[in-house]
Amino acid sequence: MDPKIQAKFEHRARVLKALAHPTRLFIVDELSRGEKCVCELTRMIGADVSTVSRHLSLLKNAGILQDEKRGLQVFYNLRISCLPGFFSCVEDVLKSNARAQMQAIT
Amino acid sequence: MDPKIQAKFEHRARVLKALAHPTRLFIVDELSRGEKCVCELTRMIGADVSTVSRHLSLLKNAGILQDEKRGLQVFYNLRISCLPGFFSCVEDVLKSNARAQMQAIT
DNA sequence: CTACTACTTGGCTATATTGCCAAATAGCCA
DNA sequence: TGGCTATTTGGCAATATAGCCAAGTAGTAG
Repeated sequence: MDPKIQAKFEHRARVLKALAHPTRLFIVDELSRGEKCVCELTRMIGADVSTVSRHLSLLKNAGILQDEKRGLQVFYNLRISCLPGFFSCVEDVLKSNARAQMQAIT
Repeated sequence: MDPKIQAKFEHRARVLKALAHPTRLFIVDELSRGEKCVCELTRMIGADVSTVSRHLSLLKNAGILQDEKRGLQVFYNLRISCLPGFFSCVEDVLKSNARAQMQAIT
């Protein structure tokens, strides 16, 4: 494969990989309704703080989130606003899968 | 986290995970221009046939591709048509990242 | 039937990801 | 200063992913 083309898909994959985890999708969904601190996200998710912190920095490194320290807390928010449309395509896949399953059963 | 909400994000993550690989993104991109057989995709990608076959069945299991056997060959094609809009959001992230990098340098 | 091509699957190793605990860092307040 | 809270990072074990080779399956053609 042409190295330039290859690089293009590697960049895309990096972003998708960052999103491809249930906890991280939950975070993105929550932040689409406004910024939240690590502590609040941790309470909602119910995992160890360190785990949540790692998910957050992963999303930040992918360019999906921004952070801002205010006092003791760090607030995260989305850097991009196109997520809703983005996920509607994912939902299309899921709906289509559900339909196919239905057909397989009946 | 509420198990129902959890399940929703797990389903989404499964689809994104299937897409989150450079080779698989290349495949999806190629198939957006029409069906192709395994042999042709293998030639384009330049990896072992078995590797390409595994990527294809992974995408198929995620509900993204369909396959159809005709004679000796198996032709794959997209089951969904919203991919272009889907990736425009990913590109937004990449563009935004590039801009941020620029600023950091200058 | 045999030989051949196209593809998939089993089995393996190398590497990456995830999650936790423990320890370190940073900012606030008495 | 010391103690407290919020967050990040080091280190480790468990699990998942990716790639290759080799072997198996399926369809075609002689």
